[in-house]
Amino acid sequence: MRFAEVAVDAAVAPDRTFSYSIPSSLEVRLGQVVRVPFGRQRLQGVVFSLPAAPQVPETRDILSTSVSVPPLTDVKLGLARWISSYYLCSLFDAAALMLPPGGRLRRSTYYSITDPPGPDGHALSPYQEKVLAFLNGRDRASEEQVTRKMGERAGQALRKLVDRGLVVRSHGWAGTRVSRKTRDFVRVADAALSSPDGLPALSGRAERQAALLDHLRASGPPVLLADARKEYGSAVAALLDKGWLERETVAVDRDPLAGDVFPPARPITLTTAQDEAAAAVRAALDDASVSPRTFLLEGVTGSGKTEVYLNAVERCLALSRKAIVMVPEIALTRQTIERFASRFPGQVAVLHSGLSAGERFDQWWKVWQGEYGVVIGSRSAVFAPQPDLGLIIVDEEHEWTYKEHNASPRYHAKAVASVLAGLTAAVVVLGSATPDVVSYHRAQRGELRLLRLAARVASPEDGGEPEEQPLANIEVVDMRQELREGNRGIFSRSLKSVLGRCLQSGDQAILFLNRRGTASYLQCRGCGSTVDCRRCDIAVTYHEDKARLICHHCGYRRVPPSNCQVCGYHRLGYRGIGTQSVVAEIGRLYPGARVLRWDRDSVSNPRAYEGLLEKFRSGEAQVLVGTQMIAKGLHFPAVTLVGVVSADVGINLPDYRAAERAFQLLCQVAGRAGRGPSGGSVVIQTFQPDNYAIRAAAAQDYRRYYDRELPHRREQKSPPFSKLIRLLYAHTNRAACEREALRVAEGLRRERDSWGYSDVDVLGPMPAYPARVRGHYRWQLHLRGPDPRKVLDGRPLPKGWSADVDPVGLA
DNA sequence: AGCACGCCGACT
DNA sequence: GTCGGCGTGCTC
Repeated sequence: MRFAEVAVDAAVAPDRTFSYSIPSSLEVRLGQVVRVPFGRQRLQGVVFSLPAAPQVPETRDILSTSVSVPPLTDVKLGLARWISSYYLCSLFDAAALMLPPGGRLRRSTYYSITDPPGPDGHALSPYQEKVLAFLNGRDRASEEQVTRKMGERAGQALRKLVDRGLVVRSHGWAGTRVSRKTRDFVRVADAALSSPDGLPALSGRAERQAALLDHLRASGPPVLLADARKEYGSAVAALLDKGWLERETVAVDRDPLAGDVFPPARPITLTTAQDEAAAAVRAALDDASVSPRTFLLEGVTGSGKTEVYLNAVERCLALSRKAIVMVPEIALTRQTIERFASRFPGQVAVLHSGLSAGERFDQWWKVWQGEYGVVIGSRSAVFAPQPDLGLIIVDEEHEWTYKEHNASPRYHAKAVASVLAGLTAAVVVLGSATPDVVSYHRAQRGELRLLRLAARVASPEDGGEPEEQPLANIEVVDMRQELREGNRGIFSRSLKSVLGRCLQSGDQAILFLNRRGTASYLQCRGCGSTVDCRRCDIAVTYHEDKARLICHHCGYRRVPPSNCQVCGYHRLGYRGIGTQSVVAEIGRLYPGARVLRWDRDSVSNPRAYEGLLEKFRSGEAQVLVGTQMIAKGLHFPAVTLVGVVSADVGINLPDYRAAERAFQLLCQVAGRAGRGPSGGSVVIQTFQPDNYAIRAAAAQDYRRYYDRELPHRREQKSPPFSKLIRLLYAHTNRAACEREALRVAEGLRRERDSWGYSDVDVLGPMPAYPARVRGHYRWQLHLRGPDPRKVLDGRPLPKGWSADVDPVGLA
């Protein structure tokens, strides 16, 4: 008898597998996806080992193996093991990240009306009646379908209806139903062509059949069956029946880059600094004994980090190994892809959330087959099935988008990349103008090697040879002083004058603001209460163009109330500023200026995004007003002014990384100015001109920021001097939520004390921010220490809790 | 996700 | 005494 240790798709402790016997009829390999009996259910599982003996005396048989999913490699199994224990998720959840699109089956619950109608007991609530009416219209509906249409509380209503016998529940597996796409073609059958007297005669009346045959013989490439049917109708079927036509099924490759032409680009001559950095990476690629194998490439915007990446990728490919290049989601524009695709024609695959399910499926499988030297993508690209991986590049490594924060496992792609590189002897290059403090600290300690590109050079798309460029002139404006001198407007006098000059001389300007909407929130001038979202307990934002208040968390929208609903006092004031009010102010000051607004509201899809970019690049618009999105890696040579309307937003949030985030954003924004030959200026407006993050950003001095930040972190026992785990509990009942949070915090403190883990702090519990999302109250607590995980000790979390290891932001 | 087990209140 | 509420833990 042979046995397998299987990670099952159930809520079990991290690292936990179950022993199954392998029936002699089945060929089971390591890493294979299988179906197994589990209790009374049948679940998907992944084979993690093939031991000689099971963990328990009694085992059940594996039911079947999956034919549509390739086995995970040893490397991927090792990576899944690490993710499971580090991020506190089930081994299956970790392994599922590495399966092909559609490889994981999702359980879903279906509901349908009882037939015959169940006993009619008590009266139903109007809402329950509506849910019932919704189900009445269809055969069966999944719980997701119902909640999408009827709202979050449909789940409860459905359970009530099941209890009353009016609705029955069933379970099924919802595949993502994505697979190879094929198209049917028709062509003239070989038999018909090779018959001695040419094509068989058709009866005189079969004109359409004759015409079809003529058409097919005349046209070179095969004709789509659907097109032929459209044109010739039933003649197609008739000829197929007679055997004169043959149907041919051809797989279609859904390629996201299909049809795009990338002008081939040759390697440019690297500057001395670039070549030194690239040489260090190449040396590690050439020799597996070089250590450390992770590099932190520090270089300001425009210093040519991408050329170093390209050079490293080139060497990696020359060694017949493959590469993964990660970029933040927002930077996955044509520009970035073009740089790589031009340099490595036909060798570049893309994998990110913007692809259609079909494109993702086809790209994944072609990568798996080893067809691409480079995979370029966002966070999840770290799991691309790139065989013989030699190099992983993480561009803008400080970006928070590399951390998954919505779904479990809440992994950080950078950490995953470093473990994956360890398993494959690959080289990692982390690049940033403003490195993550934790990364920089690791470099200081020699855990990774620091490479620096000090100067700015003209990038190839600006034209010309690499040459050093000056940084922009940066001015910090004290808005308190503006107020004292009677200027209550959005723009300081300084920004007004620079903007005026910029517009007059026909240059372009970017105005940056870290918030959407016209006003950030509505506040009562009497009692001070704000207009909050009904479900999320955060202030809703006013959007002038829609004349609505919109919750930025759940999308809830409402008409602004005319008076305060808490105190009855009539006047509500608009507080704060948004991109819309900046646009309005520019219109007032400079009538006729062509202004573009760019934020998540005006740019909800990639196509609109590219369009807006193009409008600005072509010079059609002169001023671009936007939120943080415009801070990310875009090149606009004609921009000579960058104005930060308010640098203060977010700087005082209760988050140990608030200053780091402010510094990074301001540096990036400032880097947008003066990339062209004419140089440029940056105006930063702030109410806290002495804040160290703002000052260091104005000086474009990373070391200055880092040297101030590190003592704070040490003092606060924040990373890199500790590790954090956030535990979050969500519940619809406020009191129950708080009670449970207190109970678990108490339990964890007792657990910690009983083991004597005095170096672990249990912080909280406290309400999470926002305190309520989609009708669920949220409480959280933090574990802090060198190894806070040990308090949780491999057990699954209590029901309803989720863990976030190395959490990012307030979420 | 189900189902068994088990520990406290209502009741034939 | 028992029946049954659902809170807790297990499923190879």
